[in-house]
Amino acid sequence: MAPESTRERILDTAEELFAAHGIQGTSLRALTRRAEVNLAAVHYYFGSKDGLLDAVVGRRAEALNAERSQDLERLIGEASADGPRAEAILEAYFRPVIAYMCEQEARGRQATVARLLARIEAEPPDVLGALIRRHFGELSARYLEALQAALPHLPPEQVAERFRFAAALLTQLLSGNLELDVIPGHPPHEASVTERAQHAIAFILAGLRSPAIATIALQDDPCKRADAGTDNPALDRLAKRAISQ
Amino acid sequence: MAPESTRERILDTAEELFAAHGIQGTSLRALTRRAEVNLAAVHYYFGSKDGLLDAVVGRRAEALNAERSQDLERLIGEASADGPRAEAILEAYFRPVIAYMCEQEARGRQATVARLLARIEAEPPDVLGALIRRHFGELSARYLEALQAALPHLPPEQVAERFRFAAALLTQLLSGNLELDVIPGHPPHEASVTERAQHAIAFILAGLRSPAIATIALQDDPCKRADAGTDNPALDRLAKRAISQ
DNA sequence: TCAGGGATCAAACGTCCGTTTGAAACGGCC
DNA sequence: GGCCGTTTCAAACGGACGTTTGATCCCTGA
Repeated sequence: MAPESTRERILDTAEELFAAHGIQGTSLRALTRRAEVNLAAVHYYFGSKDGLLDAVVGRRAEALNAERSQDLERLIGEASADGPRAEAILEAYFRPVIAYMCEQEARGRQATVARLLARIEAEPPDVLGALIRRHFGELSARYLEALQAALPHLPPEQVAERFRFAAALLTQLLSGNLELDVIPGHPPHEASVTERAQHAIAFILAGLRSPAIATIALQDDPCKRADAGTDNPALDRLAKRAISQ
Repeated sequence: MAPESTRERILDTAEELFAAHGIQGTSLRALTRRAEVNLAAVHYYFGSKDGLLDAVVGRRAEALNAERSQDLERLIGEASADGPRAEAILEAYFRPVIAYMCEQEARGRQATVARLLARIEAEPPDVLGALIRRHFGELSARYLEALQAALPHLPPEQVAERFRFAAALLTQLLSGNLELDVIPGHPPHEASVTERAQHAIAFILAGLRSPAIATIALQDDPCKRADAGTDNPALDRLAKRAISQ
């Protein structure tokens, strides 16, 4: 309704199309046609397609990071000397993204950022790594450190690893891939964004909280053995030991 | 060393390049150049690029499904009348993929299938959904049903949802994205495939086992409210309730 | 020996890509 | 009004894409 600027129309449309068809799957021609903008405008404002991608991610990341940063500060301020609890940290990490999705869903629009983030995960590792690090690295580190403080009985590296699991699952949750009906006879349960997030948070929290895993002597590791064979009973034993509580 | 057939060379190279650069990011020209095969051979053998993708996935899916199917049958046969335990089922679901990655890693090669599966996740939903359903749907249903039997205290839909979480996490684990160094000051812990898989299994199992989540009245759901606003205390309460154990 | 069919090949098809160009339109300020 | 910097525009650039074609090779079976 409000006449958006050309720059914003490009960003909005790029976000939508990148999310829907991937970055490589979105041509600037289709993008500018849909945005009702001249083709050359993309290069005028963003220099290149890569520059556009960075701007699209950056715009959302800035808002998201501001909210997350504020939430984390508040948590730390309100908490006891031990620092905030793990579930509070995790919830603060999820909340801004979920809230945004709620908002978009309430307006009947696709939650595009979310899918976009998942699409980015599929970019070549160099592009992906640089992009994520630049836009989300610093704040992720602060959240991770808060989590490590909240879970002092776990080795920090294991908290870090599990935090990565959590972030990966959040990404998948946002991507919409979890809502695809791929298991015949078991269609995904219809639920609101909040419900789905709830369930994911509960799932992740249980994983975060689970007892530490003892490091296993590497000579048992079938990956390190010279004769990595066909059927591998050692791996079975190994995995069984890993999941014994 | 053994002179591979043209068809196989195409499949191998496609698997490798699709995994490394995505499907859209891989041109048939680059593919056939690397495979030292004529450009037209792709269409001769597979009809189209999509046909090639299907064949690439199908070749691995067939082997993987055979192993998984056999493992599941053996589990069911060995188990008591109650059926196999959840961790055994989960382990059987992971084992063939992990074993393949071990094998590839031992040979110093990239575990390409793995990354490929993750790349596929980034395809447009229609293509993705059809592909996954065709190649992995039936067996996933059998695993899910075994899991539901092993976790009778949980509502089947929640087991299904958590099974989706597990599969999503396995995909991410395989994609290699979890090994990217994106959190400054907290580089990922170097570990073998087996170790990483171990940790993921433990994480997932804790989530699978966690108590059921009570369904919450929808009128509390901020997503359903007419005035989905900016800052949302109801969401906070909701999420907090979800993660209270 | 030679026909025949699967396999391979170079070349071209039309289309779309990201990017660049240079000129036209716009808007505020002297 | 005349100017200048910003923004918009149509058109074209060279190149890469997926796909198709028709000729050529090679090998087997009669």
